[in-house]
Amino acid sequence: MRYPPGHKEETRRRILAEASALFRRQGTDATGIPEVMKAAGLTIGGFYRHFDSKSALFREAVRSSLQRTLAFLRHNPGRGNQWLKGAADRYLSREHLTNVAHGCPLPALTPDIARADPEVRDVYANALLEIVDELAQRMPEDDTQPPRDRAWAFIATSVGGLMLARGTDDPELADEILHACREAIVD
Amino acid sequence: MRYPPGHKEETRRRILAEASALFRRQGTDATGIPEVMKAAGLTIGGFYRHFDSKSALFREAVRSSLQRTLAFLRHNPGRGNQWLKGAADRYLSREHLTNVAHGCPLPALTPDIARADPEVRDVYANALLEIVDELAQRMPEDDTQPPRDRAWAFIATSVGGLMLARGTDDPELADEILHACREAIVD
DNA sequence: TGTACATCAGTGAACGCGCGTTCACTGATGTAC
DNA sequence: TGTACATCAGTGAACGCGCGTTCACTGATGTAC
Repeated sequence: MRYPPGHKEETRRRILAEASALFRRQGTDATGIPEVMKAAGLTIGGFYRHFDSKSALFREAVRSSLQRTLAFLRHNPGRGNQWLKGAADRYLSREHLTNVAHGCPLPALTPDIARADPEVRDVYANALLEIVDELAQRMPEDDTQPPRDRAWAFIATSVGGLMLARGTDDPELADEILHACREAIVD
Repeated sequence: MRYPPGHKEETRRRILAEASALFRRQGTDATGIPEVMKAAGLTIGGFYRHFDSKSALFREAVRSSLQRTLAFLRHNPGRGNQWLKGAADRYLSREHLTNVAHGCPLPALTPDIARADPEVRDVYANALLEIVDELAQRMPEDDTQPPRDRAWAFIATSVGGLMLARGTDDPELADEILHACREAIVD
């Protein structure tokens, strides 16, 4: 078979999107390459035309999903308290709570990243620095702490809160956690 | 072989301790029962004299390690700002950062818990409620938010901050994250 | 006091299974002549 | 215009491997008689 130009790139994009969603939903180890390829509408053997290894796939999945988180932060213009409230409301929302597969990779994959190759952790660290600097620029100015420190606390509370809320089956408990973290951020 | 009284309980305790450490360090899926039993100085076959399944082992590991976190919080007496500062300093310390295997399971295992059996998530939710109520009682009173809400934010910032810091290989970056979260908590 | 037996924590081989990876192959199309 | 060949994305069987779980067995000791 010959395929039209851009076909291979499109296939790669599809494998990456499906892998990224499955990794977030099921974890890295519980997600197999056969499953990823099936989700992308392909068979096992073709995988290695697109990625060197499962580890390389994970690295690219972390990279692309963290870039999406960054884009999500940049999506709304403005800065200061109003922007912060909007970002917290969207990040710590019921929609984001339930949509693990297409949400931010940090609450779903950070422990997997911490256990992964140095290459994966490098991708993570660089993207995290982009995120914190983006946030630091948007932070309200009326504070004693440096903006980047407040940005770190914002990320930690958001990521931690969403992750902890996802651990329970009780929607009221999850909402309580999300609400408390939203309030703490805008305070 | 016959063993002295209490021998079986001691063996079970050892299996659970090793499993709990390996789960936190490597993740649930990456930790096999043969490896756990070897770490406990035993062979594979004896495992099922002590636990019904790997899932049951994970449930007990989550239970016991969360009880240790609760004990850790109760260890220091007092309440209010001073207690809070002490708790934050110890939780968000370099020692806790590097000691994943014997640290709090929340930054290491919450995503695994979110993907596990309802029984595991139930153990998690109950222990988390014990923890948040313990914290709520210790919270400083001078605030507009309910103490339990502030306790949730404290947990989220602590767990999120420690987890995020563990993802990077750069000790300075990790320290920056831990420091920023400590400052945000005592503010 | 002696002996036959039950107990049961722990052993280690075996089971089926799915993993990550490799590899010979397919077959539609562009290119060389 | 026609034809032989190279290309290469994708196929699907096969590889060795380790998993979670099962099971027949071991063997030191307590108990029944």
